[in-house]
Amino acid sequence: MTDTTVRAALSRDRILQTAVALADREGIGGLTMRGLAAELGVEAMSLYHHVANKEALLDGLADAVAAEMQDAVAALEATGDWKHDLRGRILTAREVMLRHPWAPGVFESRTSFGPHIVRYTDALVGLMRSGGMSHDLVHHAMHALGSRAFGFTQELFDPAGSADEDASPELLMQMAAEAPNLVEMLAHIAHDDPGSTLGWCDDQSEFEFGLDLLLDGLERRAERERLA
Amino acid sequence: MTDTTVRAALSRDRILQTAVALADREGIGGLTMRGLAAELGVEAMSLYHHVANKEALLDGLADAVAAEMQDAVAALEATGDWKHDLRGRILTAREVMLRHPWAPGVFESRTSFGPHIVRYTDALVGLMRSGGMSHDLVHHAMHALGSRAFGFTQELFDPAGSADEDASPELLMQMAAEAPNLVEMLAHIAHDDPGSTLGWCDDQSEFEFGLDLLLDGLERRAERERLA
DNA sequence: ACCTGAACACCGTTCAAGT
DNA sequence: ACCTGAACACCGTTCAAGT
Repeated sequence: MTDTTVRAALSRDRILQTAVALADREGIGGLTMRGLAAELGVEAMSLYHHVANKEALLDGLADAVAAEMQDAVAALEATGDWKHDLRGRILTAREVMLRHPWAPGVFESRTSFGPHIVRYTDALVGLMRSGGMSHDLVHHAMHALGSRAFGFTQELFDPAGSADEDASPELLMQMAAEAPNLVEMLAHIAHDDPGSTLGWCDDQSEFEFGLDLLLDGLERRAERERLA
Repeated sequence: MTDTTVRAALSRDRILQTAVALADREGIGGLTMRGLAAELGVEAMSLYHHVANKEALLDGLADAVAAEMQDAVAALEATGDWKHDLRGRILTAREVMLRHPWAPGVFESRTSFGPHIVRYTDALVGLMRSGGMSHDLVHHAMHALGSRAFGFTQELFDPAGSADEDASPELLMQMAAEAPNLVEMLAHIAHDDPGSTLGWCDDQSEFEFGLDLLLDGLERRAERERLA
C-alpha cells in the first residue's frame, strides 16, 4: 500500500502493454507465453495469475487495440453528416490498425467482445441511427461493413509474402495460358502504375474504394427507407 | 507399372483428399501431420515425400476447395448479364464454402495461388470485362469484393462460439449502460425475428445484402464509365 | 524411391511446491 | 497472494537408417 512497491510488479495491464509491443516487434508468431514472460523478466507460469490462458490474452490484445482506436477517434469532431463522420472514424481506426499489422488476424479470431470494442461499435451504430436509418438497416450495414468497420480488410493472397518470385516473367507466361484475363489485367495495372512495388496495388486507395462503394449504397438505402 | 499396385499407395492427391475429409470432420485444429498420417495408415514423415511441409499442404487444401468451386460453377449457364452471372457464381462458390467451414480461415492465411484458384478468379475477371468494365474498374472490384468473391465473409466476433452465455440477460444489462445503441439494436432484431437462434442473424441473407450493395455500386460505376 | 523410428526444438498448460 | 520449476501432452520437422 505504499508508493515504494517494486517497479516491475506484474499486472494484467503491464502484460497486455508488453504483449502489444512484442507483437509489433516480432509479429504474432513471436508472441508466445514463454517469450512474453521472458520479456517481462518473469517465468511463463506467472502470467496465468493475471490472464486465464492465451485465448484470454489475445482477447485482451484486441481490446487494447480497440482502446487505441477509441483514443484516436475521440479527437474527431462530429459534423452531423453521418456518412462523412462514419468514413472519418473508420479511416482513423485504420490508421491504428496499420500500426499493428498483427491486429486484423487477432480481431478475426476473437469470439467475444471486450469493453472498448463494444463501445467503439456502439458509437458506429449511434452514428448511423442519428442519420435516420432503421435498426434493421443499421444491422445490415454493420454486417456488410464487417471488418471494414474496424478499418481493415483481410487481403486475400497478399503478395507481400511471396511477391519477389511471383512477379517472375516465367510464372506470368505460365499463367497466361490458363488465366488470360487475369494476366491482361495485371499487365494493365503494372503499366498504369509501375511504381506500386509494395504489393500489386495501393492498399489504402483500394480500401477507400470499397468503403465508399458500401457507404454510397447504404446512403441510397437510407434515402429509400426515408421516402417509404 | 501394373494395375495390381497396392491399393493404399500414398500420393499427393490421396493426401489432400483425406485431409479435406479430416478437416470437415474434426475442424482445422484437428488436422495435424501426425493425425493425417494416422488416418492414412502411415507414419507422419511419409507425408513429406509428397508435400513440402504443412504450409504446402494448406495451399493444396485451398486449391482442392477451389477445384470443387470450379466444378459447381461449371453447371451454371451464362445469361450475358454480367451482374446476374457474377452473383450466381459467387453464391454457388458460397455453397461449396459452407460445406467446408474451415476453408475461409485457410484461404485467408494463404499467400500463394493454386491453379484452380487462379482459374476461378480469371473467370470472374472475364465476366466483368465482358460487361464492358475497364481493367482498372475490374481491379478495384476484385479488391472491393475481397473474400466475397470466393463466397465468404469472415464474420467478426462470431457468436457461434460463445452465444450460449453471451445472450444472458445479466450481460445485456451490464452492456446497456455502456452500449445503449447496440443493445437497442439487438433487442429490436431479436424482437423482429425471435427464431434466429443460430447466431444473432441469418448469415446467408446478410451475405447477400452486402454482396448486392457492392454489385449495385459496381454496376453504377460501370455505367458512369461507359458514358464517359 | 519410398517409408520408418527416434530425436530435436518448440508449443500451451497442469501441478505441487516454494515464499 | 503471487511466483517458480519440473513435468505433461502435444506440435512441425530433421536426420540417419532401413527396404
